[in-house]
Amino acid sequence: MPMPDVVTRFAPSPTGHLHIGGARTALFCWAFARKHRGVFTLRIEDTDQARSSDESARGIMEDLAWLGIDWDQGPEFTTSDGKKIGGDPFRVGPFFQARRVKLYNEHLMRLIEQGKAYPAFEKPEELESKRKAAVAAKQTYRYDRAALREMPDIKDRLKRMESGEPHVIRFFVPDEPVRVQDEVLGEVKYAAGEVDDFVIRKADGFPTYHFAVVVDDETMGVTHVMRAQEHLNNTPRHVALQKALGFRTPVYAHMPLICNMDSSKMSKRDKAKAARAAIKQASQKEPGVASRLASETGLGEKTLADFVAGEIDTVEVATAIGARLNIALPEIEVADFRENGYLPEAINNFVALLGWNPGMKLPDGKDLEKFDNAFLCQHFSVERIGKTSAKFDRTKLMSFNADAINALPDAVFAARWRAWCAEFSPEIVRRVPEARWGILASAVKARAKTFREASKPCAFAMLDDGAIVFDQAAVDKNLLANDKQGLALLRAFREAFAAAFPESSGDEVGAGPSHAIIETLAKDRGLGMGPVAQAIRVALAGVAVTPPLGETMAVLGRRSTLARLDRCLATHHG
RNA sequence: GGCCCCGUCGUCUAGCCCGGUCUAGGACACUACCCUUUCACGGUAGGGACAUGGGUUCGAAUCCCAUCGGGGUCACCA
Repeated sequence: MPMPDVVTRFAPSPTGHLHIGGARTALFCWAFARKHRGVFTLRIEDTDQARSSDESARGIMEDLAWLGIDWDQGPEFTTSDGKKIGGDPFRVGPFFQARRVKLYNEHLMRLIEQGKAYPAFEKPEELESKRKAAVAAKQTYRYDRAALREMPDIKDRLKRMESGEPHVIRFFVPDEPVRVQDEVLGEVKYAAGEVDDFVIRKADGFPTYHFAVVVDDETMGVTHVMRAQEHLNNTPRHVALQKALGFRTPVYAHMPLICNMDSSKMSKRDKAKAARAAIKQASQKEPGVASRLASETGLGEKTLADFVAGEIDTVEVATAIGARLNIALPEIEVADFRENGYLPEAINNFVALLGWNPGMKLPDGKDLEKFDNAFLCQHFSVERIGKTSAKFDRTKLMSFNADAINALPDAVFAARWRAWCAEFSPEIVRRVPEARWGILASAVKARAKTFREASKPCAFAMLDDGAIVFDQAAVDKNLLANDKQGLALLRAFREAFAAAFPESSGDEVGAGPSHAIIETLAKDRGLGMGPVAQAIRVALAGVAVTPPLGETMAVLGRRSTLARLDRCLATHHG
């Protein structure tokens, strides 16, 4: 099978969950490939042995699949509904860089033989101190080619290298300007001497990112590289390497960054920042909070001290601390959004709009901004990628999510919400029988911005009848005010309800009929719905906010409804 | 600090390439009112931007220059 004209790739390093910015990159690469009937590649950049893990790689694939992004070549993966993704139809694998070391070394030896790369033997500490000195002197640090000066004869260096002495391989960067042609930014020029002799193979024998990327993009047939703008300054390195190796240069398109509302780059470190800030705040009230956390999280004093000092900022540590301190860390990774009840279609749509737009109008003249992945595959174009970085406005995402939820047919919402709850809020699934779930779901759908928020007003359904806690303010206002008007209404309602649903009728209660009882009662008394409904709400849920009452009673059923009414009446001796 | 990128409502953006149709359009958020049994949804209306200064031109958000501002990047991480 011949390689198509368009091959794109998404190449994450497996050091954690998929970042939301990575999701956008993947989405664009995928959509571009689909639009041009090309091939979308997933490649795992696991050359950092210390930080990479198979779990992360699997997690990223799960996140991608959840978003509906499938890859034509890459690691094999089976989705939760049994669809197989990935494989190696063009025989260019494997797709884990750690398994391609032999290939890298072949190309690397070629460079060394041609004098375009050379071993260097400085210790990391030596380089580090030179770097620090340069920074202190307010000068730009560039590798000074000391290795070449000290041992001019390549044969000597190769002998030393073969003797097993620890070394890195550096690329001998030609002394010439580099032009990068970028489809988003236009031509970007780098003067000769801007790029120094960077390392292309580490002391552990693994290639660095720059080298692996260049070799892989060539050997995997990648034609279009779309990535975030933070990589722009890497591109001259890659172009220089391609030239030295005799490779083609793919088409580049660097897309704008996704930033926080304070315009810093949105990064996993933000979680650590938030956790650190929380510790600082907590320590004002509780001086020993750090050591308490150290033992409670099981992280230990040392790790926690390093974390507070900013020496480490891993997501795992931040998450453990956040959980202990009971604070919400910012949503950064796709998994965070999933956990908080966002729909993949809303995330895709929103994230696609960060830096791209279809440039189309609706018949009523408004801009078209709601679309799905199929639309994106049909209309995505690099030309319409913007240049300016975008701030990630969670409020707007939330609005998109609410719209996406509302667009779901009731039955679909019910099923998807239940699936979400089963994973992240199992108590409610345990409490509300399947037969009544549809009623709850339809009652809650219109007011839910996320799956998680949909569950909030359902607290009433997760408590035993005797466990309802009456909010005092709600009781005062809706039951006791006006000479206990609410209690009187409640008593009347209790009688009417019991009469309408005698014991012999079973436990099922219709939402419509229940609602009708309230209506009749209000009418008979010459009252609006308010006083009656609010009193009942407080009796059934303890608070003044619940889904519509007919549905609420239908979910509770006859027995629970009566039990709660009676308990409320007794507690406040109506 | 060097290098690189960017600069339209608070935010995402349309318009910019191909100056006039822009008294700059949409969306989210905000404010007010309407609807309403709570919370929401929904409806209507409103405030809100071309960073600044110079050019070019009959005419500039659109072209040019400068200034200012913001961001990214400077690893044996990717």
